[in-house]
Amino acid sequence: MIVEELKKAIQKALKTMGVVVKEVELEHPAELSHGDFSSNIAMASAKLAKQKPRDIAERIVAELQKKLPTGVEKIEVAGAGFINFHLKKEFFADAVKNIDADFGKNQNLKGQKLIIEYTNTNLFKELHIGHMMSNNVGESLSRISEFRGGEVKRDTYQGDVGLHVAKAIYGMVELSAEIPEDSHLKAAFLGKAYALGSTAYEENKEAEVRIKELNKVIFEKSDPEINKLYAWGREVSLSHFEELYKKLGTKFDYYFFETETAPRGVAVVQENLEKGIFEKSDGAIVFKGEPYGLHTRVFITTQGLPTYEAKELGLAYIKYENYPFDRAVIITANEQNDYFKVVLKALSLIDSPLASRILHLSHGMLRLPSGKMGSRKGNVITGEGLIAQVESLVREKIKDREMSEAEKETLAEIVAIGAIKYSILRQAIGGDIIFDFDKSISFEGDSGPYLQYSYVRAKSVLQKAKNLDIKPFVGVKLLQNWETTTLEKLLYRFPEVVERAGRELEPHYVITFLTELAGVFNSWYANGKIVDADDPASPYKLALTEAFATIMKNGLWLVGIKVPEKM
RNA sequence: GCCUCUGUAGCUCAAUGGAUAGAGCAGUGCUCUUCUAAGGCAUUGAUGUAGGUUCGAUUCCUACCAGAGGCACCA
Repeated sequence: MIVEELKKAIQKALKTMGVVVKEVELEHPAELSHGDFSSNIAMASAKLAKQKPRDIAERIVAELQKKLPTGVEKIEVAGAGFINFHLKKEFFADAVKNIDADFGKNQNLKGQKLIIEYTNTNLFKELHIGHMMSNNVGESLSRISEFRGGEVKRDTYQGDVGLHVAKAIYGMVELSAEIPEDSHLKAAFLGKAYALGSTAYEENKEAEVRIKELNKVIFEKSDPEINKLYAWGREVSLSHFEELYKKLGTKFDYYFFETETAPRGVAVVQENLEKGIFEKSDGAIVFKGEPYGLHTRVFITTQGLPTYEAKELGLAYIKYENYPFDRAVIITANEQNDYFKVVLKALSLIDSPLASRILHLSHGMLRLPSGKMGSRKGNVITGEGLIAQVESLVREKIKDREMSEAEKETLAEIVAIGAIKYSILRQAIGGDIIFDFDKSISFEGDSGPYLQYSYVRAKSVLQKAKNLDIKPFVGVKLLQNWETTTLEKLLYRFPEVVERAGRELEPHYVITFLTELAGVFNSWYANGKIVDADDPASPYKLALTEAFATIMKNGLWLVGIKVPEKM
């Protein structure tokens, strides 16, 4: 790697000046005109060397000039003492040659077993846009981890018992005359039943009592009629979610449910009650977090029921027994941050090795310009509704295109999902997303469709070349009058971006890079012809176009966005 | 009250402690006999406040101000 060579060369040059440094940093300057790589070593070692940064830089450069490292065109000193390396066009051409379908992959997670948990929904309730955030982040991190050579399993942990279920079943009983046969209407019916139960619970004392009873009945499976309704609703929920997962491009390897984790959680807590990790307090079993700077949380209620905390402990064990992971990542909204700190602290006292393998990662909350989303306020954006709404916008846009209806349907879905995922994954995952439909779902400028469109254009160029029988080719002769383009200066960096996104668990690095790359490509595209039988550089331009398309496809895959062939 | 997170352009977001703080949207003005105008080109505009650390701070530390989230039997 050229980076390592340059670092060594700098260290060697410093050594001739009597300065020994352990680490030399090399980065891409923000400004492309400042070169392809830059080192701040002169500033960093100024104190040690007792010289002015610029003087050190000059001397290092003089030393390096004696024999320019391979691939380097020129070296300059700039600013406060930056050493800037400009690379030769042959370096970029070589890099382009290596861009194939596997470009961006590495083996840094080879042998690592990872399990990533996301989209944790509650059965009998809607999958809303908060779950979509979790899904997009989790799916992207899964794919990035796969690109880094890890063995990745996806899991989702779903709430299949609890008050929300009782509310839905209360509603189902009330609306039992309306239970639909048509499978398309079932999910909507369930939503209606939940809304009814939820409202009744708050507004009607009798309903509240009844729902609490139902909750117990459901838990104990004591009423055959209720069991039937439960089984029906559970099935409807699961298959409805499955449809959405499919649309979103997720296929889970494991589905965990609270009905499984609850008994296990109780067992774990009971065992560790004797060891003094948990203690009784006001009839409940709690974990005292205060000695660790955390707060106390209830794990088993006064009624002897496990809370989410206890269930989470059970889940950790069940998960590990299903798949002995090196690293488990749990993705939730950041409102659960403190809660997870307590649970993981408790687990670390029970089973330190297991706890150390689990990482809680949180994404921000979705907020509407009008405030927080909530089912009580009736402003919940469901995943299904959002996708449908965006799809219809796309359909409107493409209605006059020369395509079959089936093609339009496929395209509408690809573009709609692309637009939504882009709007969620474009920013660092920790921050809240202010979601304004008209502004957030964009087809222009920095957007999913912008990236898809630039890919389609590239493919279109390649198709035209194919028709004219001009083939992409990288050859020294083609480069004689060639001036390195900005496009080339970015293409080869893709693997670094993937690695960084994986290491820092930040998919938005991929999006940011792709957006910059697409901008550069589009600008280059508009600047002159790529396919031109009279242009000797045309085969090289085609090679760049092909490389761009490959990277765009791979990069978009990493963030879960599909590429259309036409649009 | 305590704990955590976040304050960057009119709006939505970028910026591994580095160079002149980048984009997009919105506004304004150009640009389709060409390979898809969901595009390209040009242009206006910003680091909450006050200190500190550092050769260098949007980034690290302290205080304050503002917003969000959490703080015992919901998840």
